[in-house]
Amino acid sequence: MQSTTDWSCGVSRVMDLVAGKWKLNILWLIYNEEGIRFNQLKNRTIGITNIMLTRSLATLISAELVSNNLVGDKAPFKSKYYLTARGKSLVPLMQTLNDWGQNNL
Amino acid sequence: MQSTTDWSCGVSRVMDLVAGKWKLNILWLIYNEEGIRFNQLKNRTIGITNIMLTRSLATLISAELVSNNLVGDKAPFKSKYYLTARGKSLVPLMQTLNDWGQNNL
DNA sequence: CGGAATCCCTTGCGATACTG
DNA sequence: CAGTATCGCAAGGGATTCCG
Repeated sequence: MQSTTDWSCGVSRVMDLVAGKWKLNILWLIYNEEGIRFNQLKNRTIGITNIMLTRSLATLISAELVSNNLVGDKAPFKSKYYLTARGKSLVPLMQTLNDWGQNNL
Repeated sequence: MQSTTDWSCGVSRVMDLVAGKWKLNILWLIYNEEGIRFNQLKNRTIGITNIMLTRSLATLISAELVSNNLVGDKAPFKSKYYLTARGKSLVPLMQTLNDWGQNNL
């Protein structure tokens, strides 16, 4: 077993990456529909507002879990979101979280 | 695949259980030393204060992830902490978190 | 030894309105 | 369509002090 200090440090950093009210939900939606659009994400994330979706996406992009592809230089824009390789690597973790919830909630 | 709504609901509730700066670290320490004492937890959780350890433990106990066994009715007290069955069921999840951190941070 | 009480600061979250 | 600007509330986190 590794030292407790190493363990808690790594786990805390992982938690920081995905902490927040919306981030895991958004990651999951993008995983299920690569290239999903901003308004699609908004409509499928019950209760989220523009500003929270914008902020959450910005955080995910800066964490290199999500990438953005903006097409067009004038309205109507077409912005598509994808998981990066790093983002995709989180999928098993998200499924583990979901499994625990199914079995223990 | 289950519906996105069900997924996000379950995952959010799991995250709520373990969210916070100290809770997973504390769970891990108790897992590694059943019956660990308050001051042992404090000394092994770098930077935590009395009040934060008290609050975190109270939250974990009310979530039925940790149980407390207080011995004695006057100072010096001996308070011991244990994982409940529910708390132990989180161990694979914590290890998955740690594994992801080792591979991706 | 194992806490609790109080006060305070920072951060996250969100309502509303506006824009290229 | 895909955001941004502003303002404000509430919750989380923490320093300090005190206690049975």
